[in-house]
Amino acid sequence: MSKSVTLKDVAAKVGVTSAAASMALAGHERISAKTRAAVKQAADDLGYVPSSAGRALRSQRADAVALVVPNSSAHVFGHLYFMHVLTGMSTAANAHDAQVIVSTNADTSDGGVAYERVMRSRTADGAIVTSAAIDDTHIEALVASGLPVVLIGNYPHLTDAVSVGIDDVAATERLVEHLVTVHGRRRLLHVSGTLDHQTGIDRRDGFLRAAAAAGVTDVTVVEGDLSEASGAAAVERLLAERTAGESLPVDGIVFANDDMAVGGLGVLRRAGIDVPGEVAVVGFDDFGFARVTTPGITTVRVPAEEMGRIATERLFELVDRRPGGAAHTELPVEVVRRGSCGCDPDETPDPS
Amino acid sequence: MSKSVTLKDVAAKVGVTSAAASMALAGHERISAKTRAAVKQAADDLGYVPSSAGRALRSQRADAVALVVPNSSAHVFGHLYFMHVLTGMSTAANAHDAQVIVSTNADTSDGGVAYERVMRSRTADGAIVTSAAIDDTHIEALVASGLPVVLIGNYPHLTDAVSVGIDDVAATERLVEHLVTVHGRRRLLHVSGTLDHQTGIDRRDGFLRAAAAAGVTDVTVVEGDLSEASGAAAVERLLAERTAGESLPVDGIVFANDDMAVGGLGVLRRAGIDVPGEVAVVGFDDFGFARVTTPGITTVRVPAEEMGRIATERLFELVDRRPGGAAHTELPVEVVRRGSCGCDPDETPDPS
DNA sequence: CTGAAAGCGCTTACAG
DNA sequence: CTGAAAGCGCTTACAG
Repeated sequence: MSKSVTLKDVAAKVGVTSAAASMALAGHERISAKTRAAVKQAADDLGYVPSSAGRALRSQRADAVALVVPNSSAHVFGHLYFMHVLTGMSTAANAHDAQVIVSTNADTSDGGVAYERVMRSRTADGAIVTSAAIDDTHIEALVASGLPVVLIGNYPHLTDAVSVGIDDVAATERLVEHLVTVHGRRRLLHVSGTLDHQTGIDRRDGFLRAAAAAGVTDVTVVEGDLSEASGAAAVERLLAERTAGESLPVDGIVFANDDMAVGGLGVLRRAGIDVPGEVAVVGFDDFGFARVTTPGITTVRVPAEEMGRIATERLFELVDRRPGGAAHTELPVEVVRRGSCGCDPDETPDPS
Repeated sequence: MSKSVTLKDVAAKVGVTSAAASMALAGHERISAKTRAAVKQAADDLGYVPSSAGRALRSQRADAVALVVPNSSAHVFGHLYFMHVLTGMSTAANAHDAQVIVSTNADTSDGGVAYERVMRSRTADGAIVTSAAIDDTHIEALVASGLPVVLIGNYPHLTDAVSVGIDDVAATERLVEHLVTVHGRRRLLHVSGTLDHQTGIDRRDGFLRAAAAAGVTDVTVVEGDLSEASGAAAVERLLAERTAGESLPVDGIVFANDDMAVGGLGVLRRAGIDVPGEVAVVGFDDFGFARVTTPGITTVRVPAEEMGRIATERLFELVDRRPGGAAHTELPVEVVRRGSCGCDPDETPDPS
């Protein structure tokens, strides 16, 4: 492993001080054009790349942002959602010549939390936090500390937080309206996400509000945990309730995400129940699964990549202390109609 | 934003030099037990976290590893494969108190390549490279530079490289044998991956070898690009060849990955062709899609998370200059039988 | 045994 | 205008 080239090596080659070489590389006017060119040439020749540690120590800036994955969503790590967020972050970070650090939240021995160390050690200049539980006190502390943090999602109780998200209530309302208005469903089940996350609450509330608004009163809510297994379990309980030969007690199921919808759909299929004939099914997310099942799952496309990108741009505003916009940025969302709700999957997309 | 606490602050609180405080925190014997305790207490009280830049500069070690995503696989970023690798990396990195950096390969202006800068700037102590094309000269240069790099996959031409992978040839052979022996298929099509990647070549070779060994001579290979669309396109061409009323020219399709199998399966389903009755289908990867289609796709499970974890452990060996094991680590692979090959999906798993 | 300097690589603020 | 010191935060090697 070759010893790495420092500014001093570049400076020596040209015969100037490393301070001058630094300024030359920065294109500083006080260094003559001739010297600047010579230094740049020497840097190229030697393959000089500035030491990030040296630069970070001097400039008090790491040129890196971290993606924080809280413990509470450890089971979701390994999910395409994070990959989309990461892709968006990378785009924005590359534009700022910054690195992206992925910080899973292994608790550290001294009672601290990994991502707090990342911030305090200045390994990253700021963090993007996603999928945090409502009662996650570490996140609250992080936001309160004034370190640059942007949350993805809605955190109504964290009034100081800068965040980027979608309107889960309205999106779920659109799904329910569609089921009721277009497909005439009147007996609805909602399999919610975990209710210690705001998305779980919001999607449930959207379901309830839209049902009420449409005059649908035969309405049930059961809590799931966003996993395929919990979606399957919810449907299995539904089947168990039904006495033999009887039809299902519901004609539409609104799952709070696609994973649960996939689990539920599998159980329905194996039980020989016609989807959407007997029961219509809708999900939420559209990170991939919803497209490949049979029938395809009607869902709401969450713009995760864009959320990651915009959150990161807002984060750089915070880091650079530039005037930020509103505290919360809300992104539009699209309903994607597939076969599971009763729409013709080959029809033109959502005009609603 | 509160000014961050330095070692000097901790030292001042206790009334020792920062050098002494440093040693105390490190548990060095030459500092009295009493002072050590006092320094640790003060550090806790002040919320001291060592500056990563200061430490990195002094110790010439970043305590970070990078995951490199080459340009050639930019379209695969946003794929669960990377998330699995990342999860494995995080596990290993956490055990070493190291950060994980994700480096997408935006070309930098000066002709260099992003991940090379990451290495040369010492932002990371080493890198994991995955999905590199065979003729990727940047990767070759990186390996040749002697910087700590571990490759995921097989790179027979990079004889100096440390790598972790699976036996794609043997795994594909098992799939083909299964189709021929158990399900009696004799007219086989292989939709390969891109042939500028070793996995593309190896899986194709495995297909060809197993077919030859089984005496199957009605064999076709078409090149795909691992995308759902290219799998669909391959099957569409197959349908177009067939004159009306005639049966398909093949009775088994071996896709080089699940994404293409999903695309192909969709086309077959929409054309009203029975899978596995008329054509059996198998894929490769098992990152999720194969489990949720109807029928489920018989495939080979690639242990991506384990590959990421082991590659990272090997990388730390390199970084620490510890005696490494063999240059290449080969991980075992499992065939997962689902409905698309003709097996009963609810049967017990693969004993072959 | 212990105190405090030196230096990792960088860039800016200062002295001349 | 330009040369070179100072100092970011840390830890080890050295001097006493």
